Amino acid sequence: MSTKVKMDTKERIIHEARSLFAQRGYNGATTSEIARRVGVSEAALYKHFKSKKEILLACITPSLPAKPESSIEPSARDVVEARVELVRNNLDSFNILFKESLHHPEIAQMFVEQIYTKDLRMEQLIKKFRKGDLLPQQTLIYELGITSAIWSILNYQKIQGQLQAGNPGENMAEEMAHFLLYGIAGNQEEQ
Amino acid sequence: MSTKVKMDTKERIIHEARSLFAQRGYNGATTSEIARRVGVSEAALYKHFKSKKEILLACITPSLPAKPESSIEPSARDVVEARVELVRNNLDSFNILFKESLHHPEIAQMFVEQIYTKDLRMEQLIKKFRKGDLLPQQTLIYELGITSAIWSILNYQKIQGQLQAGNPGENMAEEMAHFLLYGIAGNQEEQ
DNA sequence: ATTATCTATAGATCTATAGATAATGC
DNA sequence: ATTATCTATAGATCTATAGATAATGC
Repeated sequence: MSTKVKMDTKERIIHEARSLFAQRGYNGATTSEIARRVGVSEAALYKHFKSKKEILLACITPSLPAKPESSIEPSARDVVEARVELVRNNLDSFNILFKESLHHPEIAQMFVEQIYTKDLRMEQLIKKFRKGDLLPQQTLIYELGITSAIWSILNYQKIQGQLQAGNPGENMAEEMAHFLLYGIAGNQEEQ
Repeated sequence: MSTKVKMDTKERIIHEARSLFAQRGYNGATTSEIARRVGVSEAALYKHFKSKKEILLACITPSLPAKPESSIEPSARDVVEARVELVRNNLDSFNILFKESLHHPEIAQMFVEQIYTKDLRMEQLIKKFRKGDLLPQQTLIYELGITSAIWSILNYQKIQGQLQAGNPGENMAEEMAHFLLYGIAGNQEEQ
């Protein structure tokens, strides 16, 4: 109850900037528009941050939940669903990571840090199924592939949802999880 | 032998713009820089295109090979490898598609057209493995997931290749194909 | 006294166009 | 004559800062 309800200006800047950078990209989002949305002058932005780029970097926070490595053997479905939820709940951050990594080396660095070796359960899972030892590089390829597939499908759903006001596909998560778990070749255990 | 060796100006504009939009994004690429790379004035750009946005749209060409639906049953590995080659050979176009879809509805439209129902062999393959009839929507999810996984891994390799001058991973394609075919759960036929 | 904010603006772009000049096809 | 291109520039931003004013903590 003693936590502050009202966000301070710096937090509000980061929040609005994250949303705007995700929506329009770094160069498409202007400091003027950020200031307008926060409800302060542009000059106020530059008292909290040295530059526009510094605002961008502040938008990527280490949002991955520090899940303790469970002693229970991780269920593949749970791991995939957790990653789906993670991307869904931080879609703005992931949009920035995917789109700006190619332009800003700092973002590329953060991207790798966000995706790699944070979810120990996924690493555990991948190791369990793939015979032989995986190189760290190979584990990263898996995590990257899974995360980007989830990311682009969620974005697609979002756009579709805006165009046609249908249900945004509750069972899409199910379908996606199946694909990521068993691939194109499908679930062999059903055969 | 009678084909023109020299590209005309319009083609050269599209070529340089595609590369620059892929590298810097739509707003990060300037008409001034495009003109400089082509070796003409900015005014010349606007004789060939009405606006900067029209140049962007011209950069996305229907690059998918119109592979005839083979009578032979498609091999899963071949289909995946064909998609890897497609994305690799048109990485600039795919960068634009993935990054600008969220900002420009026209690009979003092209994105879906590029990915969906072009490779009939992939559709055939997916249908074969997944029991029951797939909704068109579901097929799209698969194609989207596969393509985006390939896209982001290829980009990651490219960035890594620039940083550390190692080999860009010949066997990564192998690894990727395995993941997309059999998912995290791995190749059951080996067990 | 110090911190947070505002007004006003410099200086650097960026897109797009008007009007002039060079190159080309008949 | 027509097509392709250039020079020069209008007009609209965009980032960032200088200096003034309001709010806050002691």
